[in-house]
Amino acid sequence: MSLPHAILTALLERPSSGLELTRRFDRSIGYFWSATHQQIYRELGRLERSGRIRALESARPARGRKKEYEVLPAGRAELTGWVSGREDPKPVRDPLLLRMRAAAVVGADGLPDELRRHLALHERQLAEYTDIEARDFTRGAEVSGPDGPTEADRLRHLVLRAGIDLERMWVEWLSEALRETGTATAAPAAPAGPDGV
Amino acid sequence: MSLPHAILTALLERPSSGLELTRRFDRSIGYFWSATHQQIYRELGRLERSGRIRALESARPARGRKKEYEVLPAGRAELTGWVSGREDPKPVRDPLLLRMRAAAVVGADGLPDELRRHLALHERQLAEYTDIEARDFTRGAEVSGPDGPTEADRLRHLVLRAGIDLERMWVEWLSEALRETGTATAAPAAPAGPDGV
DNA sequence: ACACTTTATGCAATCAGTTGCACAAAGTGT
DNA sequence: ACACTTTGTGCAACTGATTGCATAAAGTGT
Repeated sequence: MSLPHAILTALLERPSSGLELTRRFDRSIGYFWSATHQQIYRELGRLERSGRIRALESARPARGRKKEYEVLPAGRAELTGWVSGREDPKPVRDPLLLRMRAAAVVGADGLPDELRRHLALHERQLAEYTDIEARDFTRGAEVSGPDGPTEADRLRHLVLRAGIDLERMWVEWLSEALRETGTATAAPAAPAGPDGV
Repeated sequence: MSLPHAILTALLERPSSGLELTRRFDRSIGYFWSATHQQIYRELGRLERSGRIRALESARPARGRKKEYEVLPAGRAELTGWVSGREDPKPVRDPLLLRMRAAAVVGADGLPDELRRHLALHERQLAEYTDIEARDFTRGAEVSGPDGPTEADRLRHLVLRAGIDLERMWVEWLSEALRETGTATAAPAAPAGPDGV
């Protein structure tokens, strides 16, 4: 149930049309809650019908005509309530880890290649995040006013750092996994003595 | 599309009934792919109909009668194919991060409490994982034969360590987030000079 | 014998997310 | 004038996951 809230947040930051939202989801917000344009349009329709957002009057509604939305008080209230509520972290669901577990049973054929591929993807994502950090969250970047970062700046930076920490974790773990499985399949390590070091 | 493969893996490790599977999913496998008993029963039905598993003959089929399944060659082949295939990591979808982003817009009221709550949950999960590691993956534990850990042991250990690394990352990030938002709401930090260190 | 609890299996409805496609307007090249 | 591309909006069908409920057998206490 997070998509409507993601959209409300984005619209509060700046009123947008469906396509603009879609593009913004491909960048900032979508890093933590991705959505396709179809999902977004459907949700915009629901939010409008339930009185949480409304279309700016400018354009008469017609297919293919740009339609911008803004958040109504009911929408802001809804979002505030959601932020201050409770929601448990969902259990991890990771197909790669599952596949490694299956590989322990049916054999790890071709797994190192897949690990390398994932490593490259996570390295790329990490680089993207650190670029954003360097651009938006270093001393002197435009988001920092003369009084230093605002509360909002600090929160946004924290969110970005969660992404960075997460990607770094995967990069490190995948590197270690490659060290262990890569060498193992290529040349089985000489087993240590039964009770030795 | 991972649930059937998770079930096949579990059944290869040991033939089980639906309820036994459900319990095993609450422990090992479910740490990385959780599932309810309803999902599992439905999937067992599908897997049986498609000839990937079969019920052990012993018990005649009846509601409330235990029914054990074992994997057929077609099931093992299916699993092998899945393991050696490619599958991109899914983009992150984390409601907590989204809520922090929303908090940057509508205010972070009550957020520190929620962060503390999540911190406690992740610390608990981390402790659970490290317990398992101490029990199953230290020199001398029963899974290690006289020749040291097998390839399968090493893979399973890697999967567990991914869980450990992940939880550790959250514990550290949440601690840092609390340090920043906790103090920030209580007493705004004195801003550094505009161009200072 | 009876009610109560535990173990076990399963259906049906719903919901969120994904995929595939269609439609409309405006701009671009020839 | 015409075809082609880009921008923008949207529906419909499907799939996977969740929630709520129903059923059946076996064990337990009185």
